[in-house]
Amino acid sequence: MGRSPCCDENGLKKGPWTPEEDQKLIQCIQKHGHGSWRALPKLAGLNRCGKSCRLRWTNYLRPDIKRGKFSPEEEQTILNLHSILGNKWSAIATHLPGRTDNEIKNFWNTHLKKKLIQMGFDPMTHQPRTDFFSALPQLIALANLNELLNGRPWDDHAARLQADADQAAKLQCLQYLLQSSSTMTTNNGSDPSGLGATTAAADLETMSLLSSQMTSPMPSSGLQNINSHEQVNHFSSVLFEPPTSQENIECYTAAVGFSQGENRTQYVSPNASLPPLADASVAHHENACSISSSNENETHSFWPELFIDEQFMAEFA
DNA sequence: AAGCCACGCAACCGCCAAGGT
DNA sequence: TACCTTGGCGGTTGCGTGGCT
Repeated sequence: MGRSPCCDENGLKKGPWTPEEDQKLIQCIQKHGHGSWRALPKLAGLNRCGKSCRLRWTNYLRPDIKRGKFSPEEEQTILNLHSILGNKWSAIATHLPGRTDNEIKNFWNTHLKKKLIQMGFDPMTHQPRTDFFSALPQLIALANLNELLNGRPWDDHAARLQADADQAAKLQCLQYLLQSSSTMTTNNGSDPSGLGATTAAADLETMSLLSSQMTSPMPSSGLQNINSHEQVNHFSSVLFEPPTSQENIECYTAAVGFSQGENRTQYVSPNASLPPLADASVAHHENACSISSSNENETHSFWPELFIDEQFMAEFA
């Protein structure tokens, strides 16, 4: 494991440590402590540099190191702290007794980072990753332009973008629900191994995490059993209250329509100038879907194949 | 059985900050 | 003030291993 052994220009050994070297290091530190890492190798009779000794001790040999898999609680702690501290592994490690910064860093890079990406979150910002978010700078620029044209205060737009962020988290949440529901439906009756139960448990953790990204998290009591499209529908209605007033709709640059039985999410992007949506319905075509709606004045609106893309940008502008 | 590949993780590298001279 | 030493940190590397074909 680790890098291949080699010697640097000083003739000091590198690469994996042998049990004999470990023993020498442990005995030396137990006897003398590690006042000076530079002096320690000579004292211990090791042909290693002090830095290598320090690393081996702090990351592997220290007696208070906890080894083994990270618990769900530790995982949640890492996620929470990383969202606040970023890649400050040593700072994160101080909140996880027995875990080293190196171990946490490895766990992040091999597990948590991928998990967040799979869930559609940016692992650095912990915010939902969508085309909408990659276009956020442009949106801000557009909002600024709009402010200049309309004389609206910036705070309004900032609040709106904040609402969008929350809404996008909800979209991610629903998407995950759709995927989970689809998977579990497939597993129903054909999963004697009980794998479905494991999946459900993991989903609950994931949903809790997703919910924590929202300014108004979904009720935790709803996270007990998610096993049918009916329940997905229920959650979609919980997450996406229909806009009911002009004031409300201005906070909704994205609403969602969900068609039962289709593992697909559609996005409607009501322009702020449009009246509230009423009775939005989804129609499926051969290679696309469309969304239609009537407003209070019975004006029919129609969005063919709408996702958050250039078309959304155009509407936003 | 053999080859390939992806993953996990120990360990190295380079940079930086703090402290000493 | 400038330079040097040392320890610490985050990023990266690459070997060992297990699963898959």
